[in-house]
Amino acid sequence: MSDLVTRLRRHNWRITPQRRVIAETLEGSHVHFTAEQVLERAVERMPELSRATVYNTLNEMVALGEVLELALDGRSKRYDPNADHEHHHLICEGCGLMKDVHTVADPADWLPGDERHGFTLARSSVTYRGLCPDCQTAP
Amino acid sequence: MSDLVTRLRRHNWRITPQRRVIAETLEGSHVHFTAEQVLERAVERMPELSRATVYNTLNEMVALGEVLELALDGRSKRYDPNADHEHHHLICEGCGLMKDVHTVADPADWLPGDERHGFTLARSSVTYRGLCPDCQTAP
DNA sequence: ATCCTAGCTTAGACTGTGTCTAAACAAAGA
DNA sequence: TCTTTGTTTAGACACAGTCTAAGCTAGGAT
Ligand SMILES: [Mn+2]
Ligand SMILES: [Mn+2]
Ligand SMILES: [Zn+2]
Ligand SMILES: [Zn+2]
Repeated sequence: MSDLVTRLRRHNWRITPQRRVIAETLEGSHVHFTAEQVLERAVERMPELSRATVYNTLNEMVALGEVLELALDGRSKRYDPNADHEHHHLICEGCGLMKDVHTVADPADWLPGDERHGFTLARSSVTYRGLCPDCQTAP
Repeated sequence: MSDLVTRLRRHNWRITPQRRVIAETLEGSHVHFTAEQVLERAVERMPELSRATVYNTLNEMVALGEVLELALDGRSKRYDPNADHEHHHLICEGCGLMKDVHTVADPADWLPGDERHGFTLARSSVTYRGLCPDCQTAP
C-alpha cells in the first residue's frame, strides 16, 4: 500500500499505528508538507496523535534516509517522501508552489576538483526560483 | 573602504552609523554570519546598537539585492555580502564549515525546457554537502 | 499467565530565531 | 525654527522545533 512504509520496514523499525499514519499522510497526493501540515492531516485519522510524535517520527525517517528534509526558506522545514528518486526543486517566488524537477546531469560533475577544497562530496541539491505561470500573469 | 557600503550608497539609501557598522561587520574576513553573530561583533564597535536594527538592516540589504540570505539548514539564516559575484556553497556536514564555490556552467542550463513547468527562472543555487578534510580524518 | 524491560507516546514547558509595536530620536527641507 | 519623514530602540510577541518526565505498549523471559 504505502511505498514509504515498506521502505521503512526494511530498517527493522517498528511500524506503530502512529508512525504508519504519519508515513501515509506524508506520502499522500501533495508532497513537501511541513511538520504542522502533516500533524493537521494525520490528526483527522488519529485524533489523539501528538505534535511531539510527528516531529520525532519525521526526524527518525530523515535519519534513516527515507525522507528528505528541505530547509529552503527561513520558515518551516518541509518533508519529502521521495528520497529514493534523485531530484531537485523549482520554487515560485510569488506563491511558494514547489515542483520536483530533474536535471540533465549530476550537479557534482559541474564542480571542478580545484573547487572542492579537499572535501568528499556526499550529495548536491539545486534550487531553482522563479515565477509560476499563474504568478506571471497576476503579480 | 567597504565595497558593500559603496554598493549600498548607490541605492540612495541613508548610510547611518548603525548601518555602516553592520555592513562593515558583515563584510569582514569571515562571511556567512548569522544575524546574531553580526550583532555580537558589531556591538563591540557600537555598544548601544540594538538587535532590532541588525535584523531590520540585514533585511533591507537583502531587499536591495546587495546581500544574500541563505537558509541552508533549519537554523539561523546566514547573510552573504558577496551578492555581486555569482557563486554556490559547499558545506561540511561534520562541522558546518561553509565554502564559496564556482561551477563550470550556469545551473539554469541543466534544467531542460520540459522540466520548467512554464516557470520563468530568476535564479538558481547549488548546495554541495560533504566532509571537509578535518572531518574526514576525525569523524 | 505474569512480569520485566525497552521502546514509544504524550502534554506541556522550554529554547532559539525572528517580527512587531510604540515611543524616542535624528536628519533634512520649508 | 518648525515640520515631516525616516531611523533606532527595548521589550513584548510569535512561530518552529526540542526537551522532559511521566505514562503506556508490545514482546520476551520465566
Ligand atoms: Mn521533492
Ligand atoms: Mn557565499
Ligand atoms: Zn506562483
Ligand atoms: Zn568539517
